[in-house]
Amino acid sequence: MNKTVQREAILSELRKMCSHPTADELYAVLRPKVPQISLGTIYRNLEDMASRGVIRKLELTGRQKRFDGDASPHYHARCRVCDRVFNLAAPRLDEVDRLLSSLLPELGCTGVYMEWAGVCPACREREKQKAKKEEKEENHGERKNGVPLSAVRTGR
Amino acid sequence: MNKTVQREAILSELRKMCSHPTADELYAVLRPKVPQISLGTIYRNLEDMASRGVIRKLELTGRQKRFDGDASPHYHARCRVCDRVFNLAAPRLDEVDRLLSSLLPELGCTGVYMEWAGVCPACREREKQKAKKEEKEENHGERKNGVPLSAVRTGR
DNA sequence: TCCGGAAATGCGAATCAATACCATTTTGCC
DNA sequence: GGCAAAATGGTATTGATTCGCATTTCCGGA
Repeated sequence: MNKTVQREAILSELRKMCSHPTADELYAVLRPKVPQISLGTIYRNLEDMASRGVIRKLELTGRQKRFDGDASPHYHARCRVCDRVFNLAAPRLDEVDRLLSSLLPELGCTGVYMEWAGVCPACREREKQKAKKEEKEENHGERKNGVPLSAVRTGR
Repeated sequence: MNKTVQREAILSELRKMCSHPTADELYAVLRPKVPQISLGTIYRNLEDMASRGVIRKLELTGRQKRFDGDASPHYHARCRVCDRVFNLAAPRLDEVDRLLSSLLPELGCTGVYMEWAGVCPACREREKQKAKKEEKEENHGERKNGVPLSAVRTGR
């Protein structure tokens, strides 16, 4: 794999971004810096680097593929408010790892793609502020808690 | 929602199929039976019915959306040999349900999309036959077992 | 049974993401 | 510097899905 300015720029830019960008989002960011870079080159390099494990290609819901400069294993979630993709981190996710990897062999499986559906930190904060304000105005708020079991296998 | 021959045909055909067809696969199957049905109608109805929970839209890896006449919660896997989508069923999957639904609230999530990667029953059988034959011919076979933990969070 | 408006259809055009093609650079190496 | 292999830019093409709209079908009420 030869060294090229384009590839280096793509990789370093992707590593800087934590937004799991699509190819065209990267294109927009890169164009000012590497003026005549082409979208095709970006697709080609992202695909190449992903297949070599340098970066990670995310096959998530939605039409566009997204890429992650961090190739190490971690979970992704999609914000149901702003639709952005963000990393999930929590101690108890290790339990999921353990359960799944113990289960895989007996299912004859070698891996699982997962995409969580939730609310990203930014939107959560915003919701919290709004809730607080509303609670002050009117003085009654219902608490909903617990997730129906059916949400798990359907993803909703 | 009015009753139309097209919609009824789409639903009944989808319910008969266990292949989790794409819109154009359904189109191919339906055309002989409902001659002038159009692809657009199929897309429209699948989308409508999915949004009403009559059927299920599967957002899996790969470019095409697939649909499932069985809207009840269950897991899907993709065969890494023939690439077909098949249902996963195993008692211990309940453990996954339980763990995930207990975990969702504290992650601020409401659901998870999952796609398992494995080998479908048909291909597994085929592989078994082949392995048996080879073992007869040469008399040495290595056994590989166990899945690296890293497979879980990356889906590979 | 007939009618009118709402709902749904068929078909072609448009969109959007991703790939393929290919002539022209760039790169690594002697 | 010079050459073959690798990579690029730009354009054309594909593939899946959606849109627009004129026409047809459906259904509840007169």
